Parts: sequence; C-alpha cells; structure tokens
Amino acid sequence: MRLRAAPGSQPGLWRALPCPQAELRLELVLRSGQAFRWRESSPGAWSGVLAGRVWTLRQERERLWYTLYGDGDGAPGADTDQILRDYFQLDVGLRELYRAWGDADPLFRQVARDCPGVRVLRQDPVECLFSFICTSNNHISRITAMIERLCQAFGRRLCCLDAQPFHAFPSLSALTGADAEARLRALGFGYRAKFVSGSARALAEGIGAEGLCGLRAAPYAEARRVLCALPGVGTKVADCVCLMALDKAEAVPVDTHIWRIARQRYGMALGGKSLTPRAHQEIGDFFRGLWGPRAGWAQAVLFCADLRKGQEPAGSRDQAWESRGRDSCRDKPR
DNA sequence: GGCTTACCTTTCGG
DNA sequence: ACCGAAAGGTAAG
Repeated sequence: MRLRAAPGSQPGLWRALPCPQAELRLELVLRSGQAFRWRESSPGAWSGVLAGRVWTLRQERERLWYTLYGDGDGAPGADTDQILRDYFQLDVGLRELYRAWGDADPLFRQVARDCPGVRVLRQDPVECLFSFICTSNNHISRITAMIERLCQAFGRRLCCLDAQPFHAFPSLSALTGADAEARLRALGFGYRAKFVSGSARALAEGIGAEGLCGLRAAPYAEARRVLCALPGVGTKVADCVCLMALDKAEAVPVDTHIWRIARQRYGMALGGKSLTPRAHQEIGDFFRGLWGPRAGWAQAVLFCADLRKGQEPAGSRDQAWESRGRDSCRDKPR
C-alpha cells in the first residue's frame, strides 16, 4: 500500500505495514528507554535514524505508516518494509505473549493493561552497546542529550528535517581516534568518555563490528561474557545489549528499578544491601522461571510501566502496581 | 564473594 | 535560591 502525502504533514511517499495496536504502540516503545534517538517531530509522528537513513513513523489503528528522507537509496519499497519489520520484530506475536505472561503472573496482567504493545526492538549492536555504556549512573534526559551530541560530533550527517539536522550513529572507527576520549569529555560524557573510547578500541582491535554482530548467533552466556570484557560494560549493560541487539530474548537486564520491583512487588528475599552479580543472576532466573524464554520482553513491559508511573499525576501513581491487600510496601518518594 | 567508594554531570526535590 | 541526593552502573580496593 502506498500513498502520496498521507496522514500528516511531510511531503513524500508514505507506505504502510499492517500492524494492529495490540502488536505495537509506537509512543510507548520509542519512549521506553530502549532506544534514545527517536523524537516526536509532530504529534504522533516519530522521526529518527534507522539503517543509515532518516525515517518518520506514524501509527493508525491497524497500520504503521512510514516515509524516508534523503532519497539517496531510492523510494520506500519492499526492502524498507523489511527493515522496519525487522527493527520492530513484527513476526513475533506480542498479543499471545502478553496473554501467556498474564496467565502465569497476575501482577503482570494488572500492569500490562496500561502498557499494551510494548515490544523489544532489534537494534544495531554497535549503537546499542555504546548507547547503553552511556546509561550507567545516569538520567534518561541526560543520556538522550549525550547520545545526540555523540552523533552530531562523530556521526555522518544525513539530512535536515524542519531545520533539524539528523546524523547517523557513529561507526566504530569514528570512535577509535586518539582524541576521542578528550572530545567526549568536552561533550559532557564524564568518566564514560574513557569507557566509550576504550570499548571502541577494544572492539576494533578485537572482534570488530562484524564480530559483535556475530554474537547474534552465539549462546547468551557467551555473548554476555564477551561484552562484559569491554570497559564500562558490566552485567546490566551486557544484558541490555544481549536483549535489544543480539537476539537474546531471555536476557533480563536488572537495574535498580527491576531490583526494587523484584523485592517489593514479587517479594523476593534478596539479602544483600547492594545489587551483586549473584542477586542479578537470581532475579534473572526468577523471572525466566516465571515468564519463560522471552522473559526479557516481559521485563520491558514492566520497565515501561515503571517509567510511566513516574510521569503520571501523583494521585494516580502506583495504582496498577498495587496488589490489593497483600504487601504494604510503598515506593520511596522521589 | 560481598560491601564500599569514587567516578562526571545534570536533574530533581527539599 | 541553594544544596544534597539520585540517576537504567562499573571498576577497584
């Protein structure tokens, strides 16, 4: 299906994929902290860079519309459809997964009502790795700004939209320069500057971007081990990359949010005062046992709900999380 | 092995 | 307004 000047503003050729809202809720997925480069360029229209090109996406009830800019590689067609289907992993039936997770877990069923259509993106491994290196001990607002500056400074400029320039995510080689760390520090990366440049070096001198991508075919444990050998990559970042770029649907990234949820909502008895590797392992195993082999996908739904909870008006906060009766724990005020 | 502490910088809540 | 604490952690002791 194709139209000229379809539901929206921009000129150009629009195409659509069949895609019910139960399978994908664009604004939830693109704001759920999986990818940091999509922005709502106008109400309901999301612009960003994917596969080296600039896209705008827009969702109708049963369709996902998109258009491309910069017309270097021709008009949208079956090949670009496939790029989008691959990125959103539309072959994975989300509706059935939600049902199965909800059947196994009443708390999931409650929370998922407010977060339908949350799926895991299949991202480029290099972008995903370096993006999540930037997330450590950091806020989403700052992470987003840092990554944008990273792309402006080190990425190829693609085109302008509404006077806003779009840049590709930097290639590995762009980050291996001798002055990369200093430049990143100047961009406000703090101590992560050394991690980014160090990991770029280690990869370039080791398995390369191709080797990183090749971990898609490796077992979860091996991919995790390779990633954790990179500077600035610990268990949490490694699990994010495994889940969101390396096809490891069973990887459950355990951050402070999930740690808190595991204790407070799921009543896990986790003795430690801090999030140790052992606790990380235990929590991952617990959720894999509860949700099954796509536990990481279910975690993404819970995380999305937790993010949204912080954005809602204070009065309605926590409603979906409250389990009526049992468990009097409250979140700490923020 | 688990627990502390330092680490850059920005944002947020008091 | 000003200041401390926390932020999708990681590495070193």
